Amino acid sequence: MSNHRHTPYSAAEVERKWQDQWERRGSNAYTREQLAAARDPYYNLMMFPYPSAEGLHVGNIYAFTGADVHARYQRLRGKDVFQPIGFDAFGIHSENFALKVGIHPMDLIPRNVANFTRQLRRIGGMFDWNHTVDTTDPAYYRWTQWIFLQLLKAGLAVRKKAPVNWCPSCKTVLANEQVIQGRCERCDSLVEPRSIAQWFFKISDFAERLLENHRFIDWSESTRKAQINWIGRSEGAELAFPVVTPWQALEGVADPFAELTRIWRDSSTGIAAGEDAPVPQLPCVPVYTTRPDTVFGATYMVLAPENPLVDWITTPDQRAEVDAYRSSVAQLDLVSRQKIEKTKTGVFTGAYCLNPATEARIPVWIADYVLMGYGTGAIMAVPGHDERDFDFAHEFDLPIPRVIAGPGQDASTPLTEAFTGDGTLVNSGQFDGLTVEEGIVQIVEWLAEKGAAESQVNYRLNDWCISRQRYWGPPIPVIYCEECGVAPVPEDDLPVVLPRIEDFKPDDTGVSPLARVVEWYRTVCPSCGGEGRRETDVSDTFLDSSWYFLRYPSTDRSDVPLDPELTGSWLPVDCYIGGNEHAVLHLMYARFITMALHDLGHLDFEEPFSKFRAHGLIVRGGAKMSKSRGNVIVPDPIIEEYGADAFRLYLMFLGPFEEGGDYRDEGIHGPFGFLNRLWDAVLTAVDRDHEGPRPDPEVERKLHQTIQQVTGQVPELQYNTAIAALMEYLNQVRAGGRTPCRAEVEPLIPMVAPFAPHIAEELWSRLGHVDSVFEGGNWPEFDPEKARHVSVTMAVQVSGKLRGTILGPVGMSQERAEALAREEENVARHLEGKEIRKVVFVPDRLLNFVVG
RNA sequence: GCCGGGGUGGCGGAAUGGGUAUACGCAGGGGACUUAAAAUCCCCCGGGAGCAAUCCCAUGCGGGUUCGAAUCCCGCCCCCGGCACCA
Repeated sequence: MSNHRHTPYSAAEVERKWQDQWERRGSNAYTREQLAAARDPYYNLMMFPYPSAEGLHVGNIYAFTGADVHARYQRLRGKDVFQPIGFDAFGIHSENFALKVGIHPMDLIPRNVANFTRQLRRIGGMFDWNHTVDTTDPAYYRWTQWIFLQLLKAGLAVRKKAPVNWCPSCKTVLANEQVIQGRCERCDSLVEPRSIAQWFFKISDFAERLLENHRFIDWSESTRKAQINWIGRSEGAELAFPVVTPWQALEGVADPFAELTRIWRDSSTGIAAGEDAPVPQLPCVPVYTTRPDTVFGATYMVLAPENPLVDWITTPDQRAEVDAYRSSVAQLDLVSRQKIEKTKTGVFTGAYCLNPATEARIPVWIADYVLMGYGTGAIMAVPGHDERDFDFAHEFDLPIPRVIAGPGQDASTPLTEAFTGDGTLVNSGQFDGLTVEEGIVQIVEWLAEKGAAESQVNYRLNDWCISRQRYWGPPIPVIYCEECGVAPVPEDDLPVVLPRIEDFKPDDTGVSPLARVVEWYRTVCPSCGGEGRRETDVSDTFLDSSWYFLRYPSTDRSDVPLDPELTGSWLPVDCYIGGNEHAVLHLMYARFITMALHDLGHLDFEEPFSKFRAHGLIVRGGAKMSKSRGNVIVPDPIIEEYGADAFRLYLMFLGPFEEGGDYRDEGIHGPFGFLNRLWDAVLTAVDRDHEGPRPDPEVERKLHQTIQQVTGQVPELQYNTAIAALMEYLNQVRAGGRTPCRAEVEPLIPMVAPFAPHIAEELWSRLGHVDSVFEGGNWPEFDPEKARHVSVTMAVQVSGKLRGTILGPVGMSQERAEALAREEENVARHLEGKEIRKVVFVPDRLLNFVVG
């Protein structure tokens, strides 16, 4: 139907033109003054990419486009939108690739960054190129090191020797968050436990706030739940079990609990005991339990093999067996150790404790089903009411008494398996008959009076190990001195620059390649002036990315990490979009660092991201994209053929943005055709503009309904249905080959603009606008009057089955509707000879005759 | 095992304060234009029966509530993701 008076749509030409325009005008790149002067700031963020040698992949483009659509929409609504991007270029991933291809990362990264920058421009993202960060730039990591020093000063960064995860392939330690099912998240190798002195950030001190703040931040449910699982809060009590070893005389102690001394856990070193700690008069083993109500059923105890108490508690005749078991456990990797199906193993230590409730002497065992990293590294075993303890007791013929009776059970009902359900207490002295809930409260109170119990909350979350025995990261800014111990590098001496070395291959020694560079690590102690040695480990990449969004507005300032004025007006981030794979990694760390900087007075907010939305995953042929499957999408040829606009539109149309979708190569034909028809419709309207507007009330109604729907859905990231609505509208505008007028197509342009910004700019300018479509709040206004229907089609049912439809005016009365319905032949036929028992009338929707 | 999310045509997906299931698009079929092809445009497109009007069946499975259920309730099955010997 096109009259072909206008030029055909050439995506390549249009997109090149507008990318040049945006760049020349500096449309999206703010100066410091502009950022400071913003009246209605909106900080829109996406997770900055790791600049791989392969270039942007579809996952990146999908996420970035989804975020960019949001930014452009906010811009069209008149907000001042800040949307920066940067490069997360430090880390093992980059380093491994550099090692593989034999090019130094200092040479490789700039190339990759240049290529990414080119591709990011090509997809038409509204990025502020005046405010980028590169984590490998000393001007950036100077402040990463500064953050380390602030945490060190505040006691939130501590060096401790602790069991850590060693990846034998990456040859470095990893944080717990980087170990997935006992394997390295990078290379999938089985992780080995090692005990090395490392730097830790005390994120566990923030567990409660990291959990609680989820009440007020607006995050995707899936991400929120993943974080809550990871933090793993549990409520229970710590109970003290006095040690009564056979060789230790208890004579002369009238009441063992009167002089009870507890060994409290030291959160940095585990249990304080052995040579370093004074042995108390009547020492106790502390245990953590969520079921203090079952304490009368605790017939033995189990310590983790790594528990330092084991050294001290084991009797001479059991020592050989205990030592053998401990070393056999030390050999195991985490996966084999933590297999649930594994038969329970363990060894008796020869020692006994008193059950504080029954005062019975119970044996102390060690077994690898008890983990040192949780609670106190020791448990009271209640075989009757815990599956693991049941299995263990069964294996070693330990008594299994019942202390909880479920429905239909009593104190003597035999236990054939652990009973973990609800019930009442039995065989528990004065507490018999209480419910589990009452028992928990009353037993803790009773034991607390003896000094043997205290209510406690426990978290699964462990401290963040940030040391890496690798090369490609920011050196941890401390110096070791024989005299002064650990001396922080003075802030004025930052950055501690990573030296360029050619041999940066990691090895198995447990120290970083930097430890081979004597001229670099040998230095002067900043506090005494004596001989000093630099820390040769570098910090975790996730420290680099834990604060990049804080830096973006302040990149013009080299004298401070954060410009106070800009930080105050632009942060926290209004909307953050990214992948859920970072739920317990980056997103947890960024919250922690922000919280710590808040507490130290550097920020006036404690949550970095007011709103976070996790995008879905793009799959192809129902399967995750991977090189080995050969189903990876290469974006450049697609953009070449259909243009960035069509590609963006297609990606957003695939499925709900927060759920992802299945990519099919032919699918782009739909959105591409839509853009062509849009082009044709708008230019046709321009051509016949002199003929004047010709309002069509039906089209105008549809227009306002579309504005309403799209305005509701786009800010909620419901892109696929918003695009469908735009398509429907254009279909109606062009229905039957009619020629549209300007008023019908013009409002379509700003609505399409977030998805397809280049063609929108071009059509907007062809309509005679001088300014960019994104300047001046051009989003169309919805008029409810104009959207109002005048007539409706109502469904007519007979006994709930659809038998016809009737067309009538909006708000038609039941009488009128019934009359119309009875005229319908099919309806009349189904009513014939039947008695109407009831009529259900839903105004403007349906009429249902219920017949007998 | 626990915690999220999901299961609708050949495919991606619409529609959940219950009210015309399958919008929008892909793929497929038919037609127009063309010397031809591409592009474009028009029509058809869940399954079954029927010349047709129309009827029956269908939203993972089995029950229930209701005039009416993809949507609510009960009991299951399957897929994706998080946690998992966490006491």
